[in-house]
Amino acid sequence: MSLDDRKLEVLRAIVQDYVETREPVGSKALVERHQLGVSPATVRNDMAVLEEEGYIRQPHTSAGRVPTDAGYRLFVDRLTRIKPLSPAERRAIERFMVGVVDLDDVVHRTVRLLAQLTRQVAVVQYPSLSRSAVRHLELVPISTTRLTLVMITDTGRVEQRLVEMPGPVPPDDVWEMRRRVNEKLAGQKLADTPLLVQKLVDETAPDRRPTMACLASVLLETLVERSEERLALAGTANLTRGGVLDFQGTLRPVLEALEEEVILLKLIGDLEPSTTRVRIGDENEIDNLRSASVVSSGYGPGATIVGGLGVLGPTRMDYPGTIATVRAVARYVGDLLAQN
Amino acid sequence: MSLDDRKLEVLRAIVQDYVETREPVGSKALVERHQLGVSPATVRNDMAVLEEEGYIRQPHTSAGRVPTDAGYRLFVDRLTRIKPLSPAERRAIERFMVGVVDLDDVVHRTVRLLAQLTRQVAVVQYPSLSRSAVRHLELVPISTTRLTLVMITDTGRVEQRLVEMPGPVPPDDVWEMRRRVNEKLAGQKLADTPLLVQKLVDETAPDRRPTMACLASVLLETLVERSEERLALAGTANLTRGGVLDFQGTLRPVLEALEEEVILLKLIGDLEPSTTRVRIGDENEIDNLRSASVVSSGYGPGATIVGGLGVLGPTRMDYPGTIATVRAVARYVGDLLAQN
DNA sequence: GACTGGCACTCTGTCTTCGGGAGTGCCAAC
DNA sequence: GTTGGCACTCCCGAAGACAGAGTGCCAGTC
Repeated sequence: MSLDDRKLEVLRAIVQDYVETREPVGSKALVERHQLGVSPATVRNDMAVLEEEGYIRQPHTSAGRVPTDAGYRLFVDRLTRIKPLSPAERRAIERFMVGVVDLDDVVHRTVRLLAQLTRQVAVVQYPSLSRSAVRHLELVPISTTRLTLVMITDTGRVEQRLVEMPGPVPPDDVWEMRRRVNEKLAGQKLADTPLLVQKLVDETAPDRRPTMACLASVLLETLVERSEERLALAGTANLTRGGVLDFQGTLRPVLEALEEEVILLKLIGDLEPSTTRVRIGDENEIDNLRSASVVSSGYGPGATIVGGLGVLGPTRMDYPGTIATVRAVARYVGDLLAQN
Repeated sequence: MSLDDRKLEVLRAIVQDYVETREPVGSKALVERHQLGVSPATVRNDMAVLEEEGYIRQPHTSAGRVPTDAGYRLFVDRLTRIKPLSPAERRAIERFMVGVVDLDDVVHRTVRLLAQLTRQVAVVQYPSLSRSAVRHLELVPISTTRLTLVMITDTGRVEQRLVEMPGPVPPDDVWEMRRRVNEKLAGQKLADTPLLVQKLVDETAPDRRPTMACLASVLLETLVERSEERLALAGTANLTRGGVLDFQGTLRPVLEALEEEVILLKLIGDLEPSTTRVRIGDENEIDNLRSASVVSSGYGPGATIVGGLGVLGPTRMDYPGTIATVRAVARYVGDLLAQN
């Protein structure tokens, strides 16, 4: 059995009221607050159907109704028109971002901005190395057998790593390595580097090969294989907004989940198309986040995507507003990156 | 009136029991659990004195006693012998730190280690720039008018900043600047650089001076004046351990405080002597942390101190254990830094 | 003078009881 | 298909009762 328009309208009303009041919503209150043009009894019938279909449920007999994950899903997919941002919000974004000095700065400001605008927990992933290209590699000697490898990417990330050499390396050799490494790798996508690095080693004169091999292994290990992702997080205090009720009693599981980079990356990190994505409750596939929803989006200069960002809040969140904000911020950050 | 030995012993017993049970402790339970050698009535008299002196208080009439901030203070200052770490903990530290690859890695592992061992919120400050020396400066051209300035310090930190030039700069000039900047600044304490940078500008040929001035201003502004401090945080989930009761009802204020870098720096960042410092409740001088205590310590290679680290928990925490752990970890990190 | 046992008193936390209120499901009528 | 009516269920808050824990004080003892 399919749902007619009025039933959908009832569902929308339930979601809206519940998000606003945090209390199960009954048939009478519903007809009073919305112009449904029918009586409470009729609404009750509709509710019975909606419940049977799994879109709403009763916390207990003789209580009002509450949307289920599926209900929110339907709401988001079919009953939501994205609100345009208010001018105030638009201004807030601009004001927040004026005068950024580097990538770190961009990321930190973005994450705070997101947390503040959505009043939820915000996560921003640094531009992923695997989607970046090498701009420059630098070798800085620390001692005769140690040097620091610094990589700068076209997305502005700077990564460094200590390289332990098998034996003393004269400055000239370092210099030469530096030249050759840059010649070979500068401008290349990181994803493409493994082969090039191997070639580099092969082309090295046998007497210097151990040293180069050593450098190469660090390059590969740290910059490609370990595929180092970084994150920024802000707004955890917003979790307490609903007075702990939002997350079935304890924040514990949520806070625990937020500490795991792997989990966060999974939440915001699958950057398929450039649309905003919403994951509701169980859809997150993480037990600790059963009662949380995540709105996320990829960002990047122009049409390409280099990283993800998003917010996490209770399933009972203002989806239209949150989606609009996340989308707007992602776009703004992308533009900012394009400028550099 | 001063406190005799038995009264101090009673206070210690109260603190210990309260920390363990989380419940106000009464006279009867006290004599049962500790060998005080006197009757409950006597203990009650002692308690009355301790209360008058402000070391303990009653949540309500006819409830047991709870230590006040002053009580914890006295406990920490005079009644605590630092427990040596258990071999298990010692091993945990070693195991956690094996195979670190760079500074980021050290800091992140340390903060997680601290959180795990103390079961509290941990904070680690990156080695402070102002206490570091320049090891190397690198200039990487991004376009004809832009370059990235990368600074590597002797503590392993790598900072970068975008420099916008007043006009196109030929590669040779960049090269020359790079050489001169390094010549002048390498090996210098960051605190000493401002004068040197100024000299550098003065000694530049007039036609190239605007460019150098531009670089100089970025150097000064970002690396010295803004004195960029960085932090890592872990273990916020541990705040929920006491079931929210620990922090008078809500975690909100605590979480909010933890979001403010400035506050965190203030908590762990005054690195005077190398001793471990304990701040209890109000001593933090931050309203939001009225019911929290902070145990912190400076760390650094050898006797010098380059940064701070610490943990934050409820005033009702295991001080001896926490102090021992923080101290041990700080020392360990210092040694690690000394090796590099 | 310090300690102790006894006792009356106070306060909390918990449990139970009890309506009021909100909301439902069902049914008969329109 | 919609509506008004009605009986039923269940939550929630208030009020009362009660056990338990702890205290302060006092008189007696060493």
